Amino acid sequence: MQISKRCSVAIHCLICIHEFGDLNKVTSKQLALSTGCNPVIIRSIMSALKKSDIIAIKPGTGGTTLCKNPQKINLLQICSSVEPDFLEKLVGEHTCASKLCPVGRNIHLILKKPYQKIRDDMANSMSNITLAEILKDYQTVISSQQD
Amino acid sequence: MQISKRCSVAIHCLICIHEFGDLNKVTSKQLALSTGCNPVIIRSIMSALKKSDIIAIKPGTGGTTLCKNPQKINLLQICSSVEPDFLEKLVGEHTCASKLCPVGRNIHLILKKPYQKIRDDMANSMSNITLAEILKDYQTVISSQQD
DNA sequence: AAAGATGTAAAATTTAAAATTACATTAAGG
DNA sequence: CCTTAATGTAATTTTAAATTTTACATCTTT
Repeated sequence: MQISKRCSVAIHCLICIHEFGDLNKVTSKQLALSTGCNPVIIRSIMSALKKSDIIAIKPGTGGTTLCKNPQKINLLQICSSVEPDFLEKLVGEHTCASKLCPVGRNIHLILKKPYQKIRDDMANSMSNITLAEILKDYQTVISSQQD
Repeated sequence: MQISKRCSVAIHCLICIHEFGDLNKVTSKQLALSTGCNPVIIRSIMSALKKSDIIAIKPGTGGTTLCKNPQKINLLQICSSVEPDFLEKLVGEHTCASKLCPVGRNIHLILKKPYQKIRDDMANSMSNITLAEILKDYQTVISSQQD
């Protein structure tokens, strides 16, 4: 039923990893400070991104790096990594409709097609936004602030 | 952050009103039974649809009718009626990012463009689904069950 | 083996949605 | 003109979901 904060936090972390990862070791503690959320949340998000082969985490000693070209990373991948069933939850349905009413009996079936269309369009929209674009926008913003 | 059950319930009610409204008076009590949710919720949803000129409610004595051609009613209208800020809430953002980090300081601004694109695409997708299509699907399902 | 990191389960807290309660208002019918 | 059956809406309670916290296991370099 929603795209939670996890997706925004994931993007935030990916920017940090791309920008700072080359020079410094990026840890979950640092990302927790930067994002303002709990290190455990960060680790669960990082763990999900790792499972999707978006980042690599150096075990034991820590540190995180991107393991794909940012042009190959899009918002659909990020969001479905950190929130696997977000497309299912995107549209909420009432589940206690009356079986005695012909509409109530069939409403779930009737909503299936339009709601799937919305999910497909959403997936398509998100897959067209890449991390590369977001990084470019970040760099534009940063350089304008250094004047 | 989500498209709540209210939208699904609204569609359910609109189907009932279209199918049964000509012969019978459709009241919030009946819609509550059919949808399985509380009459007060139904009235708040009906009230929202009325404000958007999607339905007309006969005051005092009750009864509800569509006041537009179903081809002119789409999911965007329905959803934004019953949940005015659903597009804003569609994507969640973390709000406690650190001002000390250049990413944290700017993350809200950076996410603005991609998230607005997602909202616009979503709005477009939903505006292409009309109540007329849904009514047609309903009638197909119903007639197949009468064999 | 010690230090500093990740991995993850489980409980507690917070937040948002939905349901309920209560009561005011409206209009037709007797 | 008063009763009835309906809508309108504010305020509270309940429920459900997301987030945070706590706790502890594991892993790797030094």
